[in-house]
Amino acid sequence: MTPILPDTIRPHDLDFSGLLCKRNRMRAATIKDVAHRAGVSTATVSRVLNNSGYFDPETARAVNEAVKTLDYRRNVHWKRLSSNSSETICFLLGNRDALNSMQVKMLMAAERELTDAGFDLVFAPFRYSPNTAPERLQLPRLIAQQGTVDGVILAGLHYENFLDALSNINLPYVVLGNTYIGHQDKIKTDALVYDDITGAYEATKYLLRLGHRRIAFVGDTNLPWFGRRYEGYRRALGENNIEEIRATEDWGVGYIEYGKLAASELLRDANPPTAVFAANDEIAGGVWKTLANRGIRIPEEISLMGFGDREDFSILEPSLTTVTVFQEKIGAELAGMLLRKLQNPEVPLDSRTFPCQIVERNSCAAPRSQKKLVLA
Amino acid sequence: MTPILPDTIRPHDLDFSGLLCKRNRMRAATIKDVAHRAGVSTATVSRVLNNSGYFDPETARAVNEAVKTLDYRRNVHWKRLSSNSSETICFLLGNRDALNSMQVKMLMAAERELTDAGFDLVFAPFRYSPNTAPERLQLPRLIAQQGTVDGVILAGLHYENFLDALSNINLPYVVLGNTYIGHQDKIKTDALVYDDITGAYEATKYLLRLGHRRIAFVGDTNLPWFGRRYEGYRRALGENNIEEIRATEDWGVGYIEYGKLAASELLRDANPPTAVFAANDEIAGGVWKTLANRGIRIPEEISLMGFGDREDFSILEPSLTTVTVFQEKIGAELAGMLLRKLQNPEVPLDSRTFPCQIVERNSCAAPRSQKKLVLA
DNA sequence: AAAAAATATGTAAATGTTTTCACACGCTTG
DNA sequence: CAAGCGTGTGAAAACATTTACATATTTTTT
Repeated sequence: MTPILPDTIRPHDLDFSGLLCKRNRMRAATIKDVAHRAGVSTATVSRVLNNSGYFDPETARAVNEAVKTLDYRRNVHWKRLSSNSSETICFLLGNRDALNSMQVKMLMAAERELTDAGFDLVFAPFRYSPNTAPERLQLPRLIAQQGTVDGVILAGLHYENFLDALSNINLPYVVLGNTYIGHQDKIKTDALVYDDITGAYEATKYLLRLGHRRIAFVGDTNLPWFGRRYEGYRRALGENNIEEIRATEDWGVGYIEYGKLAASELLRDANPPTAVFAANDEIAGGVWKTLANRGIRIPEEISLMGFGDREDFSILEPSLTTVTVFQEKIGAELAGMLLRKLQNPEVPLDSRTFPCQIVERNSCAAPRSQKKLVLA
Repeated sequence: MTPILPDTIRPHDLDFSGLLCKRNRMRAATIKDVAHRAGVSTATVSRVLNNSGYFDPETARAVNEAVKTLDYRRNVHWKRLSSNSSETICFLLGNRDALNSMQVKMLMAAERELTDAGFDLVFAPFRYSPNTAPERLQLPRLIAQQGTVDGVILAGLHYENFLDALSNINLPYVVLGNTYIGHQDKIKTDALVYDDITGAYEATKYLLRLGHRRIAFVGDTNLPWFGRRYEGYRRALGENNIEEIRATEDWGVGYIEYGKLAASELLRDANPPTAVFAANDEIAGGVWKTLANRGIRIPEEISLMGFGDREDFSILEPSLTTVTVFQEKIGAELAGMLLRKLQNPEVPLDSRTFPCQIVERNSCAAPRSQKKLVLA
């Protein structure tokens, strides 16, 4: 018995198994193939598949049979065309060359959430440099091209430069607000932030509780996200009338180098700090390097606290005590917010704050010979 | 003056501003509108927009002018439907929860390459566990669904389980072959490998050249990719008639923990090795932790060599000497191979080998009191 | 000067699905 | 028995875009 085939198929369009091919490549079954196999017209197949209009139950049976044997699946592009959605979300990264383990965690969590909801995740980094004129900034092609994505998650640095453009082309988006705070009033959109002020406050209190009085903050506070952590640090010190310790603000170098330089400077002091609170884990890593080079033991001689809980820094020995921002939760929640927004565009602006939490590991301990303070 | 409009437009298709509408709703400009306005055919517009085939620069000017005034943006889904391609490549990750900095580098490099060629990059992790029955393994929806992606890059672990499925649905793919070697003969596809046998051989020779005679290899050689590095290690030792040193093979733990346990075992020896060659950087990190805990100085007391050049391990102090596999080049080349394959499906199978290179940093030095060997 | 190649453009087919329209058949209603 | 209605079906249009092919013009080569 020869299989039923469309007229347009010629012998060389068939492969050994009788399935349709084209130029020797297997072709996916189309509605036409199904129609032929079921001995009906494409219109009827469409009616059966969409359960619209009239059709004989017996015909439906034949159609479904054909669908099954041919493994027919509706063409994705047609589906997207008729539903006017691409079922795709873009994760916009802050910079082409950077994707650290924190972003990776958010990305993976978001991916899971989106996949479960039937969406795909594309990602696009953009190039940004501070001396690019605003009008020359370009949205990634993928986003600028209408219809390619249904929404955007922004979780990197400098995305504020793209917010207007996104609004202009009317693309729903959600942002991780932390890299943008200080201009928070300008964010007229759904944003998620983690409360790093309180996180830094708690971290500093933790060091105070261990008995430290000379706690240095390392990080350029001109960066808003570090400025906030500095604020928490300062509040904790202020409540206990303890003087702050800072190194030079801005060296114009990367985080790790920054930490190295700052640590060197702090160690030049006749009375160096007994604990260092780094504005992020990368800076903590730099501090670490300098301490290791000088043979200063952590935490026996100096305690070190990071911020961010970047998984890749778990390699340090002893392991780094830090503050986690729950990257997975953030990633999943960003995706969730966007999905809700897509489902119901009229929903009011949504802005939520996630707590941070100290992760006690082994880089912090009581200072050697210093009695504990009575804390406020 | 009335604007030039397609013939098929009737009065009620126009809105107040003379723009086209339909059922009282504003209609977006189509390629036909542009063609009419520019006084050319839709084919020409398409050619100009896609920069394909021949066209007069003057015509192009007119078309672009029309595009601008009509604010025409082409419908992505129609384009994809017509050209029967999604302009999208999938980067298939080895596991839902893992995306290490090596993969990130390849991913970013591939992204750049693909974006430049007009493709988008989606990524999909799959869940894999050794006790999943082969017939229950599922391709990510994104890939299984016809037409969603044009090709796949496989660069993680365990992808061999998906190769048949990809062939069945006739989706072009390229693989990073290193995680699959041992079954290399089974790969009937375009594969790229980095030559880690030679890389490991060179790394071991480097340690020998420094004067080490007691060099331990740490890593489970049952894993094919470690087995190859072991092979290189052994060849270098064999050429110089030096005995190998191994720790227990399989602890059934993660890489870092593995490194820690192996180092502890090696240190129990009355005559411990003067150098350790770890099968990858993560294992090296574990070894590091144990050495650091015991207060053993690197490289003064023990030299440590990694493999892979994972950027996140640059945080170790002193920095880790390792073997780089040129992740960016690999990522870009994987993308390039796939693009070439898409352009010309008939091109013969392409399998190329990339060299590795030692990255001299600070974790290796001459052993303390041992005279240099004369090497073969 | 003829032939060949390169350039520029239009026509029409193809893409996969839904939808509109027309038509047939059989049944009910006046 | 004619008109009308409900049911089932197919042909063809419609959608926006690309692309294969044809044709016309210009330029280059012989």
